[in-house]
Amino acid sequence: MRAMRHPRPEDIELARVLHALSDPVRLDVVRQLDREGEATCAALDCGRPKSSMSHHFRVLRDAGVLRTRTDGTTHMNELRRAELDSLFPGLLQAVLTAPERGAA
Amino acid sequence: MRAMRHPRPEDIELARVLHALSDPVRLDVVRQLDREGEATCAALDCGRPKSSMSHHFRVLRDAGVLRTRTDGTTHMNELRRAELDSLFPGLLQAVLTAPERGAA
DNA sequence: TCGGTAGTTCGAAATTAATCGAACTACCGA
DNA sequence: TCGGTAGTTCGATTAATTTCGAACTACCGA
Repeated sequence: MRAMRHPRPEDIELARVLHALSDPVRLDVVRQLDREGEATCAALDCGRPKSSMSHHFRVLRDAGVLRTRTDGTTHMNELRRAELDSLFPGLLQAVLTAPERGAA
Repeated sequence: MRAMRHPRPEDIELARVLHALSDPVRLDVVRQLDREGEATCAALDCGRPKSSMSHHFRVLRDAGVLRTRTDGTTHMNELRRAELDSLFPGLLQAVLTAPERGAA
């Protein structure tokens, strides 16, 4: 497992973050991380194969949405809440609070 | 000019909205609309040809981010602020407040 | 040291999206 | 009715994304 890129706060771009959050699978991952604090990749599979999930984690990681920490043989993921809140106040909150689709 | 689809509030999806906002050109359009209230398509061209802008407006419209009103020969665009605020509280605010990229 | 487990990377196919010129449609005003 | 203006639609091209199996790497424990 190679070095994981985690962008520095000053390199986190709004458009990139929004793009990372614009996928249902990834949105689901982010919601779960919000509820559970942190989780391994395996715990968050959405019925998809590992390689697909790995891709989605990478998109989220590259965008700066989450941080992945290697812990032995597992990878622990957690939201970069503090950084995101500081860079884009209210954004994460709004996304996490929002329903998936407009209420009827 | 054919009928323009404007999704009903209950059909507006978070992921779709986020995707619509995840493009720099469209983000710029949204910011301008925020500042200026409403504007024609031509007034918001970002140096792109009309057909490109028309595409971006459609993405924003289809996602439910803005409403396009035909006014004679021009099209007036405005954010669907009330609906968005009601469906996804704080989201638009956060996106509009945020810097394009994290402050250094 | 030999599995086994966790997750990444590679490769390839299929889908979706962005871009832009050119042709088109609608409407206003002279 | 004849431009002209505003913007959409079409078509084609290119680029980016998603998806997933298969192979790979790293590390732990027996």
